[in-house]
Amino acid sequence: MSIVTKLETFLDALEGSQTPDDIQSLVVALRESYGVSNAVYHAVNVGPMPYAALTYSPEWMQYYHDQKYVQVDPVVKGAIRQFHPMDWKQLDWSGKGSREFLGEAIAAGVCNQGLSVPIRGPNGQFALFTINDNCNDASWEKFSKEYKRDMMLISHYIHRRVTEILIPESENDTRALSPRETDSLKYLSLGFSRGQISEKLKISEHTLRVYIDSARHKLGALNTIHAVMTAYSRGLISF
Amino acid sequence: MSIVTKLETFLDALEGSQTPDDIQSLVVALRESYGVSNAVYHAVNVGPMPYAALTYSPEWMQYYHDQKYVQVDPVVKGAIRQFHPMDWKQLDWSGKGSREFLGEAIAAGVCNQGLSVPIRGPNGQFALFTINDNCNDASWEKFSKEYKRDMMLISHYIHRRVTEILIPESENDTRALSPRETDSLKYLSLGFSRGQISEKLKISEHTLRVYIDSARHKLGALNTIHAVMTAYSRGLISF
DNA sequence: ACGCTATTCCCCATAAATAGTGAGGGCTAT
DNA sequence: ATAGCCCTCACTATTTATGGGGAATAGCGT
Repeated sequence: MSIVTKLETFLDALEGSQTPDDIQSLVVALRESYGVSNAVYHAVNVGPMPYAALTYSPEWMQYYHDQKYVQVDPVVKGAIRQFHPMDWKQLDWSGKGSREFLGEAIAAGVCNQGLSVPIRGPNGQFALFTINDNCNDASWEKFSKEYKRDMMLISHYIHRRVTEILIPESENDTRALSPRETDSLKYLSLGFSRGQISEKLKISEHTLRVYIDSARHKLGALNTIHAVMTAYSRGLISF
Repeated sequence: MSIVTKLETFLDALEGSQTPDDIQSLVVALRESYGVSNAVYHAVNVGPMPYAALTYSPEWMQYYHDQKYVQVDPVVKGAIRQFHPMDWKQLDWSGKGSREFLGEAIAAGVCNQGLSVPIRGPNGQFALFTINDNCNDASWEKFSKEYKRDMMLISHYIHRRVTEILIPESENDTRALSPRETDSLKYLSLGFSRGQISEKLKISEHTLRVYIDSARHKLGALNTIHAVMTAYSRGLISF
């Protein structure tokens, strides 16, 4: 069972990794063990600083960053509204920006076939794991079908390790909001006005204001929008 | 390889499911094939109406819903800030509400050991997949270690199927925002005032307002807070 | 070439948010 | 039982945001 062996070997190695450089080495090793041209873990929205572990050239990585291509890249734009691993053939490559990006990406060594796994974590974390190769559609389909589940597990475990390494523990010390504060922010996030919310909660608008204010202070938020966003990304309210 | 067989059998059956009732039957079948007391898929924040496929008693499900226990349940509160599958032993069961809930849950047939897999999708989707059994810590640890990856894949595929069945296609017709609109909402989400943002973007405050307004209209949002939340949960802005 | 969208600017009136300072009763945990 | 948070309501004043208009230039896609 070579599938299981490859996966097990990788996940075991991942457990032993301690630094971002270790992750980088593992991604390189992964490319080789699965026989693809590129493997990329890209932390799109994880913690304050950007992070990626990849086998693309450092020049392309730097250029991608400098050009703010994360806002253009059809892979990112597509994956962010996707739940399941996504084949690059599903993507929309039309539009001037996308076509220019594609040209530059191919020139930089990015291949024609790709499979990208969206990864979502708490606090609005979003990352992508991509494998990328040059081959025809039939071969890619076969490869993709055989290893998709491996890739789903691998992407999950890489993200887990990366966040363990990158995100300090102190990020998690979140004093919870009171039920009324939670309710207030939840209705605000749904677009209701204070008048509507105070009716729903059957309290005066003054009281509602007290909740919103205290929630804002507890969350260390600068204003109501910030408070709602903070509460949402900390999982204190749902949408 | 019984593990692979079980998993394959389940995922194949899942592909053939067409209705919420089919999913329910599959969850019951899953409980039996893995030999646990309960299996639960719980769509906490997926689409407008609540949904669950589970082997707990209908009475407990109804009571849980009526009591709004989703706001109390330590499993939900814990999983929502967790990325990796979470053993119930990691949870904080202190606090009056949690202890009362625990008592009622056990009386309703919920077992002492549990493993819950958090599932996150686009547009702020959040769901939970839980397996639950009565046994000692050592047995559970063994079981958990053996089948955790199966459960991760199963939870992903159940959620995928549920959303395919429950969420209509029309939810996905999202016109993208322009770069300036994106910038405006991003800075709003970070807590800046319109004065600060117009300085940063080097445009007049009037112009900024045009962007915020047009973003609001494009997103079908009721006000600015709603627009920012919608943009965020659709992945149009990062945080 | 035409239409659509992006970008930029402006006025006015009303609604909402922010920052103070207050008070009283209830529940929980140590 | 005592401290701390939770829930509820009230007043005032200032700053900011919202919603309704309108208008011009420039670029991109069909």
